[in-house]
Amino acid sequence: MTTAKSNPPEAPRPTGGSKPAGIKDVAERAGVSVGTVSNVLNHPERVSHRTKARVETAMADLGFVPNEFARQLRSGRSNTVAYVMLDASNPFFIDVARGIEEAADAADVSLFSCNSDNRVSRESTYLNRLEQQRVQGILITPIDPDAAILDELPQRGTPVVIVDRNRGGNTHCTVAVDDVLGGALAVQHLIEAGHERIAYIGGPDTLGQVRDRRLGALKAVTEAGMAPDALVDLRTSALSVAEGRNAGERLAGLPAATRPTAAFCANDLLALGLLQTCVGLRIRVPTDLAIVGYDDIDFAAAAAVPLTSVRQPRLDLGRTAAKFLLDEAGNPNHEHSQVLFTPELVVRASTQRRQ
Amino acid sequence: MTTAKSNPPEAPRPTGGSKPAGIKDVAERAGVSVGTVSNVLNHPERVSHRTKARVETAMADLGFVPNEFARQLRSGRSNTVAYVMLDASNPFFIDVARGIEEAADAADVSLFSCNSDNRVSRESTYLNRLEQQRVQGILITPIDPDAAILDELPQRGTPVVIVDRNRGGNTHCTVAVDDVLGGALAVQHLIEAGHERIAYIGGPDTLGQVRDRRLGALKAVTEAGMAPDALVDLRTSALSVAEGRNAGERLAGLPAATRPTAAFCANDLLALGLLQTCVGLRIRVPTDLAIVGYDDIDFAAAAAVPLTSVRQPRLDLGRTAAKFLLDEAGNPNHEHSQVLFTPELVVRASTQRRQ
DNA sequence: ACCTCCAATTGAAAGGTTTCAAGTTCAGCT
DNA sequence: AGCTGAACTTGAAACCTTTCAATTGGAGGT
Repeated sequence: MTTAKSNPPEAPRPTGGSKPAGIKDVAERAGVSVGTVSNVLNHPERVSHRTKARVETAMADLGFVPNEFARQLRSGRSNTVAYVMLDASNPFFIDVARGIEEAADAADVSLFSCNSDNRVSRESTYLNRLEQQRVQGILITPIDPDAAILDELPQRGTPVVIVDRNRGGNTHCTVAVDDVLGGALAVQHLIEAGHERIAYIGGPDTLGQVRDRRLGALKAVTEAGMAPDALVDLRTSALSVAEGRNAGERLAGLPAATRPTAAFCANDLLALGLLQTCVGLRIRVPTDLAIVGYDDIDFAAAAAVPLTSVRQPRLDLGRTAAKFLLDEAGNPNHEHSQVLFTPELVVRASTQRRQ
Repeated sequence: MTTAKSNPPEAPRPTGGSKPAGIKDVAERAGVSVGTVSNVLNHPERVSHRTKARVETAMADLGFVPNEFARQLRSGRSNTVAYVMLDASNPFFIDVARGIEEAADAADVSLFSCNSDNRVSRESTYLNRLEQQRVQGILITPIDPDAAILDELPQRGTPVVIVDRNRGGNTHCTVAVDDVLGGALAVQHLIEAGHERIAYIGGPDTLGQVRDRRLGALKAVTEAGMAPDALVDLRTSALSVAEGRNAGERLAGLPAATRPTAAFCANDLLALGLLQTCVGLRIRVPTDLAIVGYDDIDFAAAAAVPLTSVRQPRLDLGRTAAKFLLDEAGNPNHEHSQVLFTPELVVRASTQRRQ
C-alpha cells in the first residue's frame, strides 16, 4: 500500500471508478454540450460525423451507460411491457410468453415476465409494482377475470390485455380460445372412434376454461344422440399431474362393466398423470383406454404414448395479445377487440386403434 | 364530418383522466407541501396523524401512483433484480427462477425474468437493457460463462451472479452443482445394479455441464474397475426431447450383442425422448433398458415410467444465488463466494428391476 | 410574558435525460 | 464584401421525486 496519491489527471477509468458517468461527463470530455450528446444517442442524423465520432469515443472511454430512469422520466413511459402469467410450471404459458416476446421484440420493447403462481397476493403485488414502474401495458392471465383491479389500471392509464380468459363486455382487449369448441372436438373424435362411455377429467369448475371445455364435451355427446350420462364426470381439484394420477386411480376403480373406454382431460398435465397411472396399472393406452388431453404442450407429444390433444395457438395467442397491447399503448384511436381463436385437434397414438 | 372546430379547452379524454396525478397535485389538493406528501410515502413517522390522513385521502381521490422513475432517479438504483435464463422451456430453469423469486420477495425486490433462449443476440440485448434499467443486479445462466460482458457489467457497477455454471477465479459469485459427482452417482447406481455396458447420451460438449456429467460417468466406470469402453458414447447436438428420441433410435440400432443395457442421459429432456422411443419400439424399461436422467424435473417423475434422475437443489440454487446478489448490491464489504451444491440420486421405476 | 425545544412542515436543490427555441458557423451566391 | 440559408450546436427548461436545511407553531417551563 502506498500512501496518499495525488489525483491522477487523465485516468480514463471505466473500471470501478466513482460515480457512473453521465451525459454531462461525456459532453465535457468530448468538448460539446449535453444537447449534442443526447442527439448522438437519439437523433444521430442531426450530428456531424466528426462530432459523433468524438462523442462516441468519450462514451467508450468513460464506460457511459444511459440512465433509463432519467430518460423515461421525461417521456413518461418505459419501453417495457409485462406479462403476469398464471402458472410458470405449465409450459403452455411459457409458450404464450414466447409469442408475446416475439411481438414485443419486433416493436423494440422488453418483456418483463412475472409468475403469479395462482396466488392472489402475488398477482396484486406484481400489478402494483408494474403500475409504479409505468410499464407501457400489462398482459395478464388473471386468477379472477372479473377482479376490479383490471378495470382500475386502465382507468389510471396503464392498458391491460386479458390473455386466455374471457370477460363480459368490451372493456378490455381480450384474446382467448374457443374452449367449448375445443371440448367438442375432443369428444367428437372419441365418439367417432366408437367409444360409448367417456370420462371427463377436469376441475375445479371455478375456472371458466374448465367449465367451457366440459360444456363442449357435453354438447358433443348430446349432438351425437347419446345420453348425457355417457360422459362420466371425474372432477379434480386442480389441473396438475398429481390430480391426473388421482383421477386415474378412481377411474380404474370403476366396475369394469361401466368403466369408460376413453377419457378427455381438461389439460395435458392431467392427461400425463392419467397416462402414468395407466402404465402402472397395466391399462393399455389406447387399447383399454383412449386419452385426449388439452393444450398440446411439448411434453404431450413426448409422452411415452404420445398424447392426442387439443392444440391452442399459443404463440398466436401471445403475439396477438401483444399487438393489441402495443396498439392500445400507442394509438390514440385504439378500439378494444375481443378475439376468439379456434383450437385444433392433434391426433396421436393415445387415441389410435392399433397401428 | 363537421367543419373546423375551435380548440376544445378541456378536451374530454376517451378513457382514463387527463395526465396522471403527481405528488404535486396531491400536495395541492391536500393543502400541504410536496415534501410532506413525500414524507407520507417514505417516512410516515415524521408526519402527524391528521395530515397523513388528509394526504392519503387526496391520493385516493386523484388515483395517485408514485412514479418509480423519478423516485429511483434520485436514489440511483431500482428495486429490481433480473434473471436471464438459458431456456425457459426447460422446467429446471423455471424452478431456479422460483427460488430466486422467493429470496427476492423476502427482500422486497422484484424479479424480472428474461429468456435468452440459447441465443447470444437475445442474451446481449437483455443485458444491455437491464444495465440501462439500472437493475440492482443480474443473475444469469450464461451461454458462455467466459464472455467478456460478464466482467464488464460489474466493472461498470452492475453486480452479476453466475447461476448453474462454473467459471475460473473468483471474479463473481457463483452458484453451481457438482456435475462430476452427479454423473458419477448416476453411473455408480447403474453399475451396482449389474449393468456392464452403459450408454452415455449427451451433448454438445461445448456445454461445461455436459462435459462434467460425462466425466463423472467415466470416473465411475473406471473406479469400478471396468474398461472405459463400457461407457458407450451417443452424442447429441442439443439437450432436447427430439434429440433424445434420435439417440434412442441409434441405440436401438446397435447389434444386440453389444447393445448397452442401461443409459445415462445428460438431462431429463433427453431421457424423456429416449423413453418415448423405447415404448414405441417395445423396448421394456427397465427390463431391457434402464434409464437415468438428470435434473429431476417434475415431468421426470410424471413420465409413463417414472424416471430415476439426478436431482439438483434447484430452489436452493436460486435462493442462494439471489442472496449473494443482494449482498453484493447492498453490502460494501461484499466478498465473492463460489458455492458448489451436491446433487442427489432419486431412484424410480426406470432403473428398478422388476417389482 | 418570555424562552426553549421539539415536532411538524416547508421549499428549494438535485438527480440524468430529452426537447426545442435560439444561436453559431460556413459554403455558396451576388 | 455582404447576404442567405442550411447544417450543426447550444443552453435552459421540464420531467417527478427525495432529501435536508431552514422555518413555523405551540407546549412546557420559568
